[in-house]
Order: sequence, then structure tokens, then C-alpha cells
Amino acid sequence: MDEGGTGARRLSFDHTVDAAISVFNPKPSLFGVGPFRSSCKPDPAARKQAAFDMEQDDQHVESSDGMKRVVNEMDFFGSGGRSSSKEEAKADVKIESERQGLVQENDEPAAADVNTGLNLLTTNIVSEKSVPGDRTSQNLKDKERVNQLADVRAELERINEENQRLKVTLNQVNSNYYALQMHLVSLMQRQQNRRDESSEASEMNRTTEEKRHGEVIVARQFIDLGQSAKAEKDELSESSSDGRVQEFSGSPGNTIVESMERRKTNSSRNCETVPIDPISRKDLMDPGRNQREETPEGRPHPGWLQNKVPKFNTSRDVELAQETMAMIRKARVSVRARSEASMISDGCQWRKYGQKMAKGNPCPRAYYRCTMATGCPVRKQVQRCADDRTILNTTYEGNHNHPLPPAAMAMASTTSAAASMLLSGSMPSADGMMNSSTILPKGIMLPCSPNSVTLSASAPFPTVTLDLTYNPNQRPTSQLLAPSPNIPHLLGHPIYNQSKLLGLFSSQGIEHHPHLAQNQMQPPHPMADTVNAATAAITADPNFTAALVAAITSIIGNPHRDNSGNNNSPTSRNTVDNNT
DNA sequence: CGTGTTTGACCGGCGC
DNA sequence: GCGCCGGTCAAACACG
Repeated sequence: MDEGGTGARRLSFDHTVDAAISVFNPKPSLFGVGPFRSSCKPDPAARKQAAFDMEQDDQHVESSDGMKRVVNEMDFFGSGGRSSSKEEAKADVKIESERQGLVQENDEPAAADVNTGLNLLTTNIVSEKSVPGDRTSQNLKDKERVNQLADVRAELERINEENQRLKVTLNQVNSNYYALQMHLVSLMQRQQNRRDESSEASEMNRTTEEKRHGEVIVARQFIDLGQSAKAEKDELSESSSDGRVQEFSGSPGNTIVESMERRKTNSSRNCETVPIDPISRKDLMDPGRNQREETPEGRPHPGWLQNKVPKFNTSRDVELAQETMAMIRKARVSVRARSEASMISDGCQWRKYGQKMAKGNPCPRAYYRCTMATGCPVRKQVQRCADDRTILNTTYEGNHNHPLPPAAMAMASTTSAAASMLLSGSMPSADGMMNSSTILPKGIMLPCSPNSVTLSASAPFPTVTLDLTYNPNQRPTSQLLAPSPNIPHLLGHPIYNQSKLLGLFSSQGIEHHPHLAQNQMQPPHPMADTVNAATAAITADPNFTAALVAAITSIIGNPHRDNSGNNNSPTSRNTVDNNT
């Protein structure tokens, strides 16, 4: 079919999600909305299609019987719950364009393709008025058209079915992608708190304990996260455990959680595990709830959104969800990174609109506004740390209203997950660190940097801080670390042995610590092996792989991203180029 | 000339 | 009400 049509469908869906996903949504770029959208508009043959792209309601299409049918929008991903009349209306519209294309392909007389196909009976009427000698040939043409129409209808049905499948698959990929982000970032946070708590314990005991159970422990963490999703459904759908299994196994896209279930049954239960707070579990899925909440047609997306997201049966639920969305828009994500450059590179274009001297900090605070799209509300503040001026503190605020370039997806994904976590129920206190130590399995250590994720709900806006800085002198002696805590955790995964990925945050100061780069190349710590094991389990999932590929592509596929729209120092850029 | 930066002025929220 | 402070605006300026 035409690219425009496909683009329209994707655009419609992505627009839905884009409006609902938290701070930085990578999906528009992930699925290439822009090119599709632009490509479909200029085509005159697809003009009607493009009109539907605009999602203008109540467009009237005159059908063959002279009746005017109403087409609300051109959503080929429309759910099966829609009325059949709308389905027919869409089919009619689609057939028109199909028919036009076929007529031209068959090189029929010009008289045949003048008709736009809006009124198939018109030709018959005209033929009846024509001379009898032409009737035979005209009937043949009509029969041929009918045959073509039947073929086109069959093709349309097939394409619609494929669209449905694609829609489901897309939803599942998106859902798994974001769920995994939240899970992993949440995991990082819990690990941090766990580390704080366990610092009192004996280092030797913990070392042996982790060596013995590390793999199982990490696996259990993901298992518990999987359980969390399950438990959420339990609370909401009151389904039995058997029903849960059926629900998860019903769709291929839920294999992440499903695999967690399987691993749960296969893994050892030697680890001490305290059940995750149900509230926290439920809130882990908040972004999904938000996704669904802002579906334009007021109906949920299929796939995980139906499976894992609380259903809003009351206006209060909707109200709460709206409040959550408002919080997400207000939420801020702060990224601490070492950099001598004036600004870290995140792939976006920024325009400085102000600078102020903040109280208590001799370094000025710079205000930037996203200029990748007119009216993009995203802003960020950049300020050096007063204590350590090599640390750059970047605070993001707002939602991008435009597709993000691939280069911006990495940071966007990280901050998005962080913001989602921040606004989830994992934030127990009004102000302070997330205290989840009580819900963590004992002895779990993950390669997160100290204070890698800090949550604060203090006024005026909740803020989550991703600490990408690293000071080897501050490494706790009792800490069992993966190769380098300063390595950015792409989608929650520690990045080592991937030299190309070193460029991701190189402008954020890693280049200033050559030993870190060396460290990253060293064989992973035994604890890191456990992380790798868990990582491998997750990355085995094809849905995660797709999301991860998109993110990695955004990193290594754009070595010159730093040159776009920020004023990083040449040193940073050179480092990136060298690493890529 | 267009674009981005600089910088003083302005505004609104908040605490006293 | 006043002052402080954070955030934004917009004119002036710099740069390619």
C-alpha cells in the first residue's frame, strides 16, 4: 500500500503516545513519524488520506449509493470495537485510492480513470444512455471493474488485518520498552538504597553471599518486577493466578514479563525476598496509564495497556490520571555529569534565553529552551556544582512536542524513565530519597554509581537526579562494583566492552577520566556477571531488543550529534568522534 | 542578514 | 507590604 497511508496510521498512533508519554518520548523518532508524514502529504492521490491524517472529525465521503458516510478519522489501527459502519466507510475510502492506482497500472483508457471511484454506479448510468453497440464493451469494463473492486476489497481486508497485527505489535513493543525502562531505573534506585543499608554489613560476608547467589538474586529482582506487574493486575482485575498466566501468554509482546514468570519457576528460592509494596508495583506502570489516558478517542490501546494498566472505571480515576499527567509535565529530571563543556550533549537543539546567579552558588545558572520545534515547551537549566565545578548539573523540564532525533533518544529515554519513576508510587515521602530498602532482597548489589538516582518531591516540582558523576576516591570499600559505576546505564544496562558506546556520555566528563575507559575494558567483576546474566535474560526478549537497538542506534549511528545545536567544547566533540 | 548569546529589566511566588 | 529569589523577556550585541 501507499507509504502515506502507512505513515498516517503510524502518525495517528504515535501522536497518541507522544502526548501521553512522559517527559521525553523517543518513539516518534523510533518509528519515523516525520518522514512518513511529510511523504504522504504532497501526493495528490493521497490527498484524501492526508485529510484523514489531520484527524478531522465528520468528514463526509460520498459512497456509491449516493449516501454520505461519515468518517471520523483515518485510523487504520482502529480497534475492533468500532462500529461496522465506520469500518465500511474507511474501506470505501481506501478502495478509492486503491482503485485509482490499479486503473493506472493496468493502463486502461483515460475515461476509466477519470472517475474517482466515488460513485461506481455513475458509469453504469452513463452506459445505459449510450448507444447499444457500446453496451457490451461497457459491461465488460464494468465487470472488470467489479473484479478489480473485489480484489481490492480482499487486499484491503488483508492489509487491515496486517495493520491490526502491526498495531498490536507496536503497542507491545512500546509498552515493554517503557515498562522495562521504569523497572530498571527503579532497580537502580533500589540498589542504591540497598547499598546504603548494607554498608553496615561485613564486606566479606556480602562478597561471598553475592558470589554464591548473585545471579539468582539479580534474576529474582527482575522476577519480582514481573510479579509487580502481575500483582497490579491482580488488584485490578481480580483475576486468578491462572488467569494471569493466560493473559500474559496470550500475546507475544509480553514475553518480558512472561519470561520473568518462567524464570521465577526455574530459579532458586534461596534468596530472602520481601514482597514489593503493592502500591509501588502498581505505580511502576503509571506511564502506561498515562499513555492510555491520553488516547484521543478515549479508548485504550490494545496490548499491554490493557493488560497491565489500571482501568479507569470512575471519573475519579480519570481525574487522578490527569493529575498524574500534570505532574509528569511538571516533573524535572536533573542529570549530574562531569564535563568541562558548558553543556552536555543530548541531541537536542537549545537556545539560551537567560542566565542568572543562583543563590548559594557562585556559578551562574543558564536557561535553555528547545529550538528543535517552534513552541516546544522543553527547557533546561545548566549550572555547575558549587562544590565541584567539574560537575555539570542539567535539569530538564517539559515535554517535547516534536519527534526527537535519534541522537536525543538516549538521554530522552533515560530521563523519561527517571521521570516516570519519580512520579510513580516509588516516591514514598514528601521529600527525600526513595526508601525501598525494606522491599529489596538482601544482599543485592547492582553496578550503579553512588547516588546514581535521587528522588526529590520537594517543591516546587518533583525532581529526579541522575548522577553520572564518578569519583574513585569516594568509592565505598564495601561496595561491590561492576566495571565502572560511571558508565551510563543505557536503559538500565551497564555498558561495558562496547567501546562505541563510550561516546554516549563522553562529553559529560568521562573523557576526563581515562582510567575509567580502561576500567570499562576490563573483564567484568563477578557481580557484573550476574548483572550480565540478568541483562542477557532480558535482552533475549525480541521486544526489548528492538527497543534497545533503537536506543543504541541513536548513540552510535550519529557520531556528529554533538555538533547540532549545543556549544560543547571541541574537546568533547573530538572525544566523541574518537570513540565512535 | 539571520541566528544565537548576553544581560539588565521585569514578573510572580513566597516568606517574613 | 516588602524584599528576596527564581525564572523569563527582550533589546543589544556578536558572529558567521
